[in-house]
Amino acid sequence: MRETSTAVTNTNAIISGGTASNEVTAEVWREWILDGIRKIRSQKQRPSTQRICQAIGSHHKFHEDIVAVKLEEAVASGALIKVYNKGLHTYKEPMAHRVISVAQETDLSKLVSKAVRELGECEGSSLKSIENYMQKSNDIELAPGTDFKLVIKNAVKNALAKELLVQDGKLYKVGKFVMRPNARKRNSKTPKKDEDDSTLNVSIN
DNA sequence: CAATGCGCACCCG
DNA sequence: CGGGTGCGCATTG
Repeated sequence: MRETSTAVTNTNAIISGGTASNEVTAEVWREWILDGIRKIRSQKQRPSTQRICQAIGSHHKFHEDIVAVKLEEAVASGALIKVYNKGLHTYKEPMAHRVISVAQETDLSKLVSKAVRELGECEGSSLKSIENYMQKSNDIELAPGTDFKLVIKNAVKNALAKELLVQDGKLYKVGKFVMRPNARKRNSKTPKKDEDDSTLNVSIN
């Protein structure tokens, strides 16, 4: 009616305003997103922002940027997880993991390095970020009186010792032995020898 | 053209 | 080995 609009040039004025995408609750978005993801997965395709946007589009048309924001919100609320895989991001429904019992001395170094890898933050991930991801991507059952933060801290410390992680200021990145999956290149011609396999012997031929 | 279907290469445990 | 994943291409709307 009122919009003779042609301009899609609007910047994002919707983040917390009162516009179209906001008459939809977060739960509804979550449902759309999760449905979309299931559909996309069943099509054997990557649940990327664009694909999810398309899938949702069959319900209601939204611009990809809007959907992107909603995806990030869902991630922030823990209703969704975002993982880094093969050079790109993928949104996933949080897995219904087996319950992991965690007590004060539990060593989660393996899991925290996995968390860092999956977070895929180029700058590295903060302790807080790691902690959040750990809670979202696992079903963690804390033993009474356990300080989860401390457990994470120790896990990171251990991971550093094992070179599963490396420290960069306040941030942590994956060590070189927990390498990222090759960024989209199936044609694996890597006759390139590792230049620094000094300490660990990689039994490649 | 976009959307969907799917074989199978790839990765990781 | 076993199971999940998603690329790349075929197929369909």
